[in-house]
Amino acid sequence: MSQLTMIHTNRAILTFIENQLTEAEKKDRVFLQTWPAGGHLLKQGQGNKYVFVQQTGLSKVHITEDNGKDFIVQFLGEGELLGEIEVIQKTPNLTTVTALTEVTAWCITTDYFAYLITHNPELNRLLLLSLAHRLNQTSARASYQQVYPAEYAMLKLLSVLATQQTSFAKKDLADYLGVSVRSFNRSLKQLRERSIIHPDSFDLYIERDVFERLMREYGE
Amino acid sequence: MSQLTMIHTNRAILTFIENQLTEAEKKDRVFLQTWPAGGHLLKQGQGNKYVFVQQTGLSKVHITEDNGKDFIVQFLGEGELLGEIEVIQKTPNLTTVTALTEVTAWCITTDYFAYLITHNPELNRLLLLSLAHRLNQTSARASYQQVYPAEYAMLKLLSVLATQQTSFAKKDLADYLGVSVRSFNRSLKQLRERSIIHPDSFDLYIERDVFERLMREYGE
DNA sequence: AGTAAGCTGGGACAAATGTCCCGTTTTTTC
DNA sequence: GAAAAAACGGGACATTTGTCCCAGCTTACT
Repeated sequence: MSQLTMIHTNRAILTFIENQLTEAEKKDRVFLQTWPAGGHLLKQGQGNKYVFVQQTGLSKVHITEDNGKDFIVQFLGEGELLGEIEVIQKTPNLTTVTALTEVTAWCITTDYFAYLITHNPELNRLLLLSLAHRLNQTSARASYQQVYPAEYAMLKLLSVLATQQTSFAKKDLADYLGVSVRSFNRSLKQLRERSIIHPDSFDLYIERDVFERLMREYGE
Repeated sequence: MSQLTMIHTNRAILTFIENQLTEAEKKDRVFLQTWPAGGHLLKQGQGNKYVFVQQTGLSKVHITEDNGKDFIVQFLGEGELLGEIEVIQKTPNLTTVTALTEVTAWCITTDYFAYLITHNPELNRLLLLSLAHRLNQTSARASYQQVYPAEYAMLKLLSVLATQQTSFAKKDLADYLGVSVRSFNRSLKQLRERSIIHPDSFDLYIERDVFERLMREYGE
């Protein structure tokens, strides 16, 4: 299986936007914009005028269901593309994208983006790759979050978090796992009691080899 | 939100394969093959030599986790494409595809498919649409299956099933919802007791208006 | 500094879901 | 058409997860 990534990044697309387009091509069709933490790049149910390529910062892609609960589809980091699905399908946004830190992103008008993907083979290829990758990630995650108890998914998450410098709000991590914050805390406590994670370390952390062993236990 | 589809179909791609390619183009690169119910079109972890376009029959795309449990990513019907993600990404299969009824599918060598998507704008467009659509569906489903209790997801499933003539094995429906067969049965029983579904009808069935009302109740 | 707002951690209980199991029914196979 | 295999339905119980709630702690604002 391909590596699980919690924060999706895409250097190739960022490089393309920054280096493959001339100033003349960008004109007023491609420009930078900044959102403060908490700002919305896209809103569920609305149409959007731009496709974005995140340059810096961290954001979350989430769906708010009718009962008010949130599900986090993924976290986006450097270079990731957003809003392109709606352009391809010509549908309103399925998701909301909210900045978690200050976010700077390239904005590309939907018209120009639509033009680019049909006329620029390189971007077309990068887009196909990005979609394929995200489809795999989404399926793989949906699968193990359904199939394993929450604690297992949490361990996976923690092992990924350990490689991250960023700190997340508990609520966001819980939403990502599709459990309540209470359950999230409960699992954390149990992991602490079983000395699997370090209560004293700066933040949640799990040793690589401990993680591997536990995964094997679940799999047996 | 776009309409939930339980069985993915794609007439456009099937039409493309059947009508847009000449016999000379097909040669030994595009041909029909048939699998009996239970046969595997793709196997998780393996590489594949062909991309398939299902012509007739019903199949399931599923992931078997290390603990032996299955998660069904989607059901495929007429025209749906499979195996293309692996070709785009050049990775082994993430999923297994198993025929539920007898399945007939066009087989396209991976080389030729890779050629087509870079040289045929029409197929390229259909592919982008298909990927975008499935990404939306997968995200939307992962979201509500995590966010709502199983019974809600089940109602959604039943309302879709009602439009289907095909009959599914309980195990497959349970795997699709990510619950045990026992839980599935329990929920069914409760729905029957609450007279929401008809115990006597040929199969599971739910009235459209009853469904709408229940959805509203969950959302409140 | 001082109050309000919002995280955080966890107790107590309720509800949902899983596991194990067994008897019945349906389907397959020879 | 009988035997074997698979699917079905549900009881009893264990485990997991959610809901409600409250008290302590941090952060933001004035």
